[in-house]
Amino acid sequence: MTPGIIQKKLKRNFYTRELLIVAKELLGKTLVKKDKDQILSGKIVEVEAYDGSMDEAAHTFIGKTKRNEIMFGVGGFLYVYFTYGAHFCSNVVTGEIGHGTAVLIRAIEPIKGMNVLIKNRFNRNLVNEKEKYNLTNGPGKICQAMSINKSHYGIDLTGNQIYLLDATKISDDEIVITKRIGIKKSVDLPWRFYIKNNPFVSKR
DNA sequence: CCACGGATTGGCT
DNA sequence: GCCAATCCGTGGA
Repeated sequence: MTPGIIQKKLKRNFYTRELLIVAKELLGKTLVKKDKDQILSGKIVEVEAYDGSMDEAAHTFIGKTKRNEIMFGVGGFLYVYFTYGAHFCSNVVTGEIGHGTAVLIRAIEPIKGMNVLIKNRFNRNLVNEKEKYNLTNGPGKICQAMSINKSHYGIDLTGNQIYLLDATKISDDEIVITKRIGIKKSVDLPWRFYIKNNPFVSKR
C-alpha cells in the first residue's frame, strides 16, 4: 500500500463542504478510474477552484447552461468539459445545490496502471525518465492518460467507476497557494493549490 | 531554458 | 464570429 492512502472512498459529505476547503483537501487524495478489471489511479498534487458567484473565469459565471448544469448540482459529481478543440478537463463539483462551484484537477502523480497511462498519452509502451513527469502534469494530460471524456460528464464520484480514496491530510506548510494559470479573467484570485516540491505539478 | 503561436471543436453572443 | 480553465513544436539566446 502506498503511504498516506486510506483505502476508503470519499463520501458525499466530503464534497458538499465549502469550495476552498474541498479544493485544499483534495490534495493528496487518490483519483481512481475503474474499467472492467483495469484500474488507473494517481495522487492529486495540484488543483484550482472556480466559483461562478464571483469569479468571471468560472464556467458558471454566466448562469446555468446545458454545458455547466452539473456544477449547479450537489457536490461529488464529475464536471468534464472540452476546450481548445482538443482537450478534456476534469473537475470535482463541490458544495450544495445551486452553488456553481468546482475544483479543476490540474495534476496527479501516477500510482496504478502506468503502462496504460503511457500508452494512452504517447501511443507506445516504453517511456524514459523525463517523459514520466510529462504524463499527467496538466488537466488535459490527465484526461488523455485516463481516457476521461464527454461520456464521463456527470458521473457520481460516490459510485464505483470514477471515485476518490481518502488519504492523510496534507499539512498547510506543505501546500503552496498561487494565482490560477491559463485564464484571462479574475486572474488575481489565489485559488490554485499544489503540494510543495512535488515533481508532478504542472508549473511552479 | 524561455517565448510564441498554431491546432481545432463547440459553446455562447 | 469569437475565443477558450491546453498542449506541443519551433526558433532563438
